[in-house]
Amino acid sequence: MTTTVRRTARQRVREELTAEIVEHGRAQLATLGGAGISLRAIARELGMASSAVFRYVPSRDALLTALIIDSYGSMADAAEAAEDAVRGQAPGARWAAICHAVRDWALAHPHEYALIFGSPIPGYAAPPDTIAPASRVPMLLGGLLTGPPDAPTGRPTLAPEVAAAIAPVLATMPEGVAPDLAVRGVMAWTYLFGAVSFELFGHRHGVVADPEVFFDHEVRRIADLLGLNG
Amino acid sequence: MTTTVRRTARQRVREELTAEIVEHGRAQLATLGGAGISLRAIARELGMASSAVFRYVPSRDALLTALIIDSYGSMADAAEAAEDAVRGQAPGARWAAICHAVRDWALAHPHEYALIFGSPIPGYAAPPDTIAPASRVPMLLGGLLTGPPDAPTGRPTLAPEVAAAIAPVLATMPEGVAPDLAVRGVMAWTYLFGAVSFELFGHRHGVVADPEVFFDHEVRRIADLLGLNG
DNA sequence: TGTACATCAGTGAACGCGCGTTCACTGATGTAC
DNA sequence: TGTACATCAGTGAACGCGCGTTCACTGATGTAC
Repeated sequence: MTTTVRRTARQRVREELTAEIVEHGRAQLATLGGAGISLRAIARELGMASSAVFRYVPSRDALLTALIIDSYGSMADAAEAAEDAVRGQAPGARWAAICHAVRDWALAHPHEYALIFGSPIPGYAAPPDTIAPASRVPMLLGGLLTGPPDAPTGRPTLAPEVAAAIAPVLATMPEGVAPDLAVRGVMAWTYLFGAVSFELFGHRHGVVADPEVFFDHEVRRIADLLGLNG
Repeated sequence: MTTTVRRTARQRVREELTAEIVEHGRAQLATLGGAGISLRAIARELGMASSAVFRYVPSRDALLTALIIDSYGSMADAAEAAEDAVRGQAPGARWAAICHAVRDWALAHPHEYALIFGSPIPGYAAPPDTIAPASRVPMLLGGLLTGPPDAPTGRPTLAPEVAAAIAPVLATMPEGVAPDLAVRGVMAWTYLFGAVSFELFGHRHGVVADPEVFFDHEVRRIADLLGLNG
């Protein structure tokens, strides 16, 4: 007992410093972007030798992984909170709330967004730890998929090879979810990601005058089209 | 006359070397990604002093700009060639051809794609020269928009603030194009970009088993939903 | 055609900067008896 | 409670590497008369 407490005393300092290192990494990410994250700079800011950082973080890539997981979590927190606020409302309203939450989060955290949804970092391979946090927003969207098995799109039956193509995501959903529902979920998620990335990465300059108004219109329209309104 | 020929003789060598520098930059982009492009490395490969490169290229950013313009052009060439091959067919078929061409090009040139559609490069601002080449594929898509002014989406009339929001892109289109048509065009382009980026940036691992089959399904379905089939 | 001069290509050294990671070592903290 | 030992934090120097850009200078090519 006593030994455990003493051990955790030391360990607590260790955890605090580790958290401080990640915190400074996050600040660098926010101001300079992913490429600007430097272990030496963090050491400087913490007033320690550059080599000391390696007592807490095994490598730069490990720090990147921590920040990626953090970013996914931060975005998912925002999305879940937004959906909580409109719980009980129609799926279409919840969908719009989630979309706006994701967009708002992305605008407030552009470099974090770019880190998780932008170009892959050369030489960096995301470890499996990132999968769970990355799935939270898609899962949230999946929760909206309670409509009829076939949407009123003029394509009532799904070709078997398409059903086979989406088998992986269908396997992560509750038993009995119609394949077409899964397709529409993936398409909704794809559209949301496309719209936010387009705006954030500058491809809507000279295209759209009021990004927020247009975003609201497009996501609602996509919900209509994909039959996400129940 | 004679003097002009002599001048162009020297200038020709200059143009050849400049092209060679850009060519090596393109090769670095293809293998290492945008961050891996190094003027010093190019100089080494060409067997010249690192300072000599600056006789041909004013700065690293200028080389990046050249490569960005090149990449847009290369993608647009592929898309236009694919549309040429199905000229005369229904808009839906031409849309699918363009989509597959863009995806195929992106898969064959992942770093070029990431350079133009991925995370913005910190500290780099794309000059106006990139606008025209960047517009070619959207323009090509715009050519498909010959459907009825209001699509059968249950939202026949466009809210005035939405119409105002898309005024910029509408201004680039022929006089008399219905605002709703422009909205659907932007949405189609957004979806295409979202689907290709999602696959390329690794967000469809564990989601879709056969990306090509799913891609074909989703783009055709989007065309149906957005009324791109005339 | 020949000569004087201007233009340009290319060099090599230098400036100033940064990075991740390793390793032998010191000194403090925690542990076991 | 005190002592011997083990564990860990942190240091400082070093390795090996890279980059963009400037600048004074040499030598070749082109130009004008």
